[in-house]
Amino acid sequence: MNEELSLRDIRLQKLAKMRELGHDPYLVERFERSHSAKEMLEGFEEGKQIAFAGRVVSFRLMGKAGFAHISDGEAKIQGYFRKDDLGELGWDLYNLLDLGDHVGITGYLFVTKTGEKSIHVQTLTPLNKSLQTLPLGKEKDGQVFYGLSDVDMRYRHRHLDLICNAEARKALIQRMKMTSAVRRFMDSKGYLEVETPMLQMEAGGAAARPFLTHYNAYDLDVKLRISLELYLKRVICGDIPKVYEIGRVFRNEGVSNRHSPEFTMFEFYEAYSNLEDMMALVEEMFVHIATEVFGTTQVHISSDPNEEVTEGVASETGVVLDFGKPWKRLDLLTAIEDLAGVRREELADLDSARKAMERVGLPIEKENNLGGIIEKLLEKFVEPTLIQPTFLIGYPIETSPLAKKDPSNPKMTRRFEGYVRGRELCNAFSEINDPIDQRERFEQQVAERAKGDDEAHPLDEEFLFALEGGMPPCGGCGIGIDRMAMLLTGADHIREILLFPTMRPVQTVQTEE
RNA sequence: GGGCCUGUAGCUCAGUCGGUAGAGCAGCGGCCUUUUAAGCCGUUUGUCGCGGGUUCGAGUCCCGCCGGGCCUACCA
Repeated sequence: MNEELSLRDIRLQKLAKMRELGHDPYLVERFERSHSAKEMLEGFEEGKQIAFAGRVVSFRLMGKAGFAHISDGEAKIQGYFRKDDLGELGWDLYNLLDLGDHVGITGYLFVTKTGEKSIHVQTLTPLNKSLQTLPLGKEKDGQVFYGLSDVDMRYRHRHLDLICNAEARKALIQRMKMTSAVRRFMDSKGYLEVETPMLQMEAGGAAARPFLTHYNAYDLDVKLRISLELYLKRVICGDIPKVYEIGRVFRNEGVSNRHSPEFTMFEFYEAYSNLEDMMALVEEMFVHIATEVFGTTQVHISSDPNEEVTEGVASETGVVLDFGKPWKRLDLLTAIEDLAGVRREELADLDSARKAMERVGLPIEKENNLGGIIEKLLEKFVEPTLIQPTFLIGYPIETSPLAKKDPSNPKMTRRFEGYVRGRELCNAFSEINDPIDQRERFEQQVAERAKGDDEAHPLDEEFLFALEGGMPPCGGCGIGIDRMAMLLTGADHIREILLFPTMRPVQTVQTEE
């Protein structure tokens, strides 16, 4: 044959030959399937007549017969193709197939001599021609050979990853299921899902640098939102008592294995309730998510991605997270006393707090407020110990500018964070509804900003105006969906649970100009 | 942002002391009507990330740039 042809050209030629035979795979619009691969394998009935469609992912040709595995994405099943059964045309089409093509087949179920549940194919309909050589691996006893392992390519061309890597596919699908499980749970609790602006004059509700963009119609510089909080509370001020939003927020900060510049926040607010109600709701929500996505409240997370995971059963390299029990509740300052060996009296003023920090071996140069020191101690000594679901309660006022003061200790707030596997999972509090208090907190933040903290909260007059109109007492909670997905899938990189993670563009040498 | 590592065929990778690039899979041509990492025979494929430099000669050594990974710093 022509040796100058590229792999793509060869496939185009096969396409042309299919058309000469009277079958144009691109003209086919639909194919009625009776079963998925999983359904056939699980409810296997020898001799049953079926119709199935999927992608050809492996081939073994043997003269006038052959085997091919066909995957519908979820699972794959082997087809047995014989010239005698397919006829001249069918057999010719079979010989024009490439790995990666989609086909529709009809036939009946049988078991091969070597014991594999298979389809004895009677008709073959090519449904597509793949023009590229897909990096499909070979497989034996669950071990995959060759295949796609270049992480750069996996992230930039995610469709290839979804086709070729079952583990990657599984984690991404679990993430999608988590989001929809959250929605179902919130809807069932009578919450309304709302949508609030992404383009904002002042991006508030969190401590982060925003992205900037421009609004042409109003000739206005605007920012992309960094949280959902302030708008959602304005909805609470409007007497819609239970609201949530799941949506993308944007923070113009560093990229790392746990940080993506755009990520998905989930926040919910409920009038007439406080942080204890939020804890109860979070506990119940995780029972729901774990049950829907993993089928159990005992979720097994393994640090070894190749390990065969059985939910609810522990292993050497994994941990079983038990969402079935109430979460542990710890007072933040008590936890620091116990684990860092720093007494709460030492954290009463800045000087003694800095000394204590130095004593336990932490750098103190940048610390100029008590809240920052407390959070450093927490991060270093407490967080790593919080493996099973735990609520840490009582956060310092300096780092909690939207949380109600604790009446028993005005330096602390009515705020908690949930931790699992040593990582923060949610952040919640009884929301400030005193507009005077809130204004003072914002002003402290503005002062911080003046001192050079460019991530301090801006003052939001519209929000304060709404608070002055009157907000009922209210509990609120935020959960980073990406972090939650990482936690529950065992992903060690945030890109593993984002379909299309932000990547630096590859510079092309030659562009058409 | 800082430190360390890395980029070779469609995919997974090897390439020694600097001597002009290789294997397996995929592909192509044969044989084979229950194979399964099918097998057997034959065979094709490269901007060695990009650009400079040293050298008679660079995938290999040096410099710069681009992409990626890990650790670290900020955060969710």
